[in-house]
Amino acid sequence: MCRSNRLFDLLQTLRDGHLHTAQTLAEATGVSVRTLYRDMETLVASGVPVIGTRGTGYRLPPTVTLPPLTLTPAELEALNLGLAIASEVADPDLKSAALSLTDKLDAVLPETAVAEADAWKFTKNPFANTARGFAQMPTLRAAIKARQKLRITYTSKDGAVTSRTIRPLHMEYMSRVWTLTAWCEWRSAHRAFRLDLINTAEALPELFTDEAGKTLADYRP
Amino acid sequence: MCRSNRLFDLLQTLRDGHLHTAQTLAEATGVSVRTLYRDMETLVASGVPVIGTRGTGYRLPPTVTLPPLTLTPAELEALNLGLAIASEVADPDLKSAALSLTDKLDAVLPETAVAEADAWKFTKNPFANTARGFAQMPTLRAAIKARQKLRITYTSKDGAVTSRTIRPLHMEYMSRVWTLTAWCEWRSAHRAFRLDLINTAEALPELFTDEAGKTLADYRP
DNA sequence: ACCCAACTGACAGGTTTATGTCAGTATCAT
DNA sequence: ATGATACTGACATAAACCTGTCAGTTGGGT
Repeated sequence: MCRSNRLFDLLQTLRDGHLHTAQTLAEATGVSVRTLYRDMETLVASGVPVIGTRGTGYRLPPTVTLPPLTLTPAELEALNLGLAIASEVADPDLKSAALSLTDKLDAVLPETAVAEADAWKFTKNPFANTARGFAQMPTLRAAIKARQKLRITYTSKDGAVTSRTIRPLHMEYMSRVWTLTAWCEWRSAHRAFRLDLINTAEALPELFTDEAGKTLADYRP
Repeated sequence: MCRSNRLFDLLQTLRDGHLHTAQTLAEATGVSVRTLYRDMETLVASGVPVIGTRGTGYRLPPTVTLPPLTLTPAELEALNLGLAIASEVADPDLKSAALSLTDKLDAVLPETAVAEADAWKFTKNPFANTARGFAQMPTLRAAIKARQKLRITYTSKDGAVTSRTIRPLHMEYMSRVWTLTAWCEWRSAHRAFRLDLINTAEALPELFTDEAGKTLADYRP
């Protein structure tokens, strides 16, 4: 399995929020412990907020990852104004959140040169072909909303191309990769599909409803 | 020069907004024309909005680009609150900017299939409602943490206002709407409450513990 | 004090990736 | 129509990267 797929798998595993030791993760991904430490280094360098504690293991705190956004200057202004107001709010938790977010934006905004330079750090790591698969996004999003089944062709990890009918449930930008969570009717199980590995996606006329065991809430990664 | 540095240089060159031919850029970066085309492919795949026109050259339109950001749930809260307020308070220009930015965020944040047409109906004026729901957030969040029962008054879909005691379990942003999942002691069932429809929320001195059938894990929407 | 597990550095060999060359197609402006 | 220039594919070679092994250090929890 190539490295980027392994990193993706690591993220999927860590997403449960539980504790994982390097030993465990290394065995799960079929790789030496040394390499796993290097992978963790790569994840951290890519901005994934994974936390390693000596003597305990790795844990991934719950976070939301925003993809790169392009803003107009006016939108930027609105953003800053809104955060400025939010940081005046009485609630200390919310206030400090607003302040830390303002810091993050400040760190990212004023000097675009720096931001771009950082952006390339992880492009050097071949982790994300984030933009591939964008073409399918409107189709997928519409199908999720309309609760419409999809027929997709997908390149799996071993390189095999498969065709399957799925019930799209949830689409998310998860740590540098767009992911579609769905119920796969072929495998009769939940699956997380990487958008950049979806070759074609066709909305079927067939609709679906929530069935016990097949909803998003039933998904346990 | 390594590839990532070269890509960075290309961006710096393109930043002037002028027209550049592949030939020129290739010479400037000391690389073959074929490789330059590959570099452009990489840039586009990384989300850079560079535009190539056959017969003319490459041009980069001026935009402000945010790199991928990792937000904590609290920061996401602050962001939404800030924009909700900004879109109510500010002048028309800023207001429409705040609205369009909110749209962009909506397009990008995790979406769940649970979003019904109902959720869209009320979004005629979504931001006032969003901001309204935020007022309760500190109370709700604190109650979830402290495992403290709540007494809320709630406007249900048919417009009826009810008052009930609930065990708050989980709060999350579900496709434009903040939702509080709880065990409702009045209905003796799990319920998902929209924050913007909670009129009042009062923490009761009474605590609760996990009971079979009443935990978050037992919830099946 | 002890164990556990996260970390770090070095190095050799294997694998992947990047690059240039060549040949050809597509599309815009004039 | 023509010229200019963006694009695409194939393929061999060179460069960069990834990996396992080994040997060691650091810090947290008990």
